Amino acid sequence: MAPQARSGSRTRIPLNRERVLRAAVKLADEGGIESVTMRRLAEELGAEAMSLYYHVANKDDLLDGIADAVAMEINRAADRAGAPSGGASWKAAMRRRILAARQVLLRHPWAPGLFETRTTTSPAIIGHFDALVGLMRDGGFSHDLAHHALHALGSRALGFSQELFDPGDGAAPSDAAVAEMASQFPHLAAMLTEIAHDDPESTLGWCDDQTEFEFGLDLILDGLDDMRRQP
Amino acid sequence: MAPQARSGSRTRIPLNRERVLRAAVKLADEGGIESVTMRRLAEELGAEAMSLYYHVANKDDLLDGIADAVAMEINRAADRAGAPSGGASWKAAMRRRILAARQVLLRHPWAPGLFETRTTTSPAIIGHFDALVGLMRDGGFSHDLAHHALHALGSRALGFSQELFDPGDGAAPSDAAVAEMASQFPHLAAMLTEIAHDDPESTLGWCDDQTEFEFGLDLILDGLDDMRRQP
DNA sequence: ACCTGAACACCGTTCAAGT
DNA sequence: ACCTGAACACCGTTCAAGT
Repeated sequence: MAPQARSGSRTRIPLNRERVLRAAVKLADEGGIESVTMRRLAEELGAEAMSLYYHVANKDDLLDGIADAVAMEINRAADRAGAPSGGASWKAAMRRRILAARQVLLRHPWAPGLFETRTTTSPAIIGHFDALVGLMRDGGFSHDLAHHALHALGSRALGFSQELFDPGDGAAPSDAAVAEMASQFPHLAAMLTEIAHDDPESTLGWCDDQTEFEFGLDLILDGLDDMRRQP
Repeated sequence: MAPQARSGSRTRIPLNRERVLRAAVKLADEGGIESVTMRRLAEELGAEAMSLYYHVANKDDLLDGIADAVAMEINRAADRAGAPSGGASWKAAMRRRILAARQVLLRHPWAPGLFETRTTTSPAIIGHFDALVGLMRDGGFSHDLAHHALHALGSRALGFSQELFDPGDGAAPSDAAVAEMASQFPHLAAMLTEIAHDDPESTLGWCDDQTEFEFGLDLILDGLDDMRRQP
């Protein structure tokens, strides 16, 4: 007899690590990582907070598990995007891989912040970096240059934008706001007026995150390409 | 009569925002940002947690205050380092300014993480970015290129390393560890063996953070320099 | 094997009350 | 004007106890 034999009764789906982690990711997607508390997560699963400790050592282990789940999602997406490279095509392959990783992060905007608090790096992330080194080696990189490249890319290799200050945050500034700004920050004010003037259409969110990410990424990849050819 | 007239008594230094923020920074320096709680901060100041609310609206305001204090420290250090630029020297001036900012962060390793949680950017940080745009303009940058440059630098403009995964974490790996790693991460393992072999002296912390930061920074600055000259 | 209730130590914060 | 005690809602976590 299967465990849910009692016919009419509302059969409880038993918890397991998989279900717990999945629910935690869902909770984070909906309300940010700070909304993931043991008590709220348990409620989401129709259980008590203390039940979670049977499937997860503690909250830190839970967060490690979430981070790992996203890491695997990143790695899978990047692997799907990664075509065989070789020679000059190393750059295109690397670009695709990194932009694919970025797509995953856009679905989990809380993930970068979580990754930074984890002390151990997920194997899936290490696998991602291993693949990047492989692409660079195919492209003729020395191990030394590949090593510098990983450091130079930093978390950008995972698709992180890591911009603390958005020089064009949200809506294009009103003329009045720019005028007030000009006294304290003349150069930024001048920059904003000119850029806003050149592109008057985009009154909202006129800094395209994707464009800026690709600009920075290409700047680094192009620089590395030069170094690769004249070691 | 001054308030501390009562001669023999242990005169209490009154709290104020300045003192509260300074104590909070000290607490963070000693035990990380998570050790800054209202109760512990009050204890450090010889007061009760509730007293803090007279000088700080709430914890978020406290954290904003700490972030602002570090931001001003960064800005001051960067201003001190910033010599007049002009022409080709824009790069050296920018480099000095950013490396000076980095020195401050090394004293407050919790600051990058804190900055990322703040919703509003400190005026001191905006001032720092304004100065960077000024340097680039002196070097002949268009406003458009300067704008892209700010995005490309991202938090690196403040000296952040933002590396989630250190490809040579801590001690140089033992031969046994590399061998075990090789099956799952062949490219990284090969890279590690070669680099460790080339530099057998540095058995501990053989990735020099400062060197790697400067490598990445120069990669970006050099790329921007090319763009500046052929717009 | 899996789940829970009661309890503990620790948070941020409010509010009425003290000097 | 500045500080505090008591209290509340919320954490993570332990431990003995239930099925």
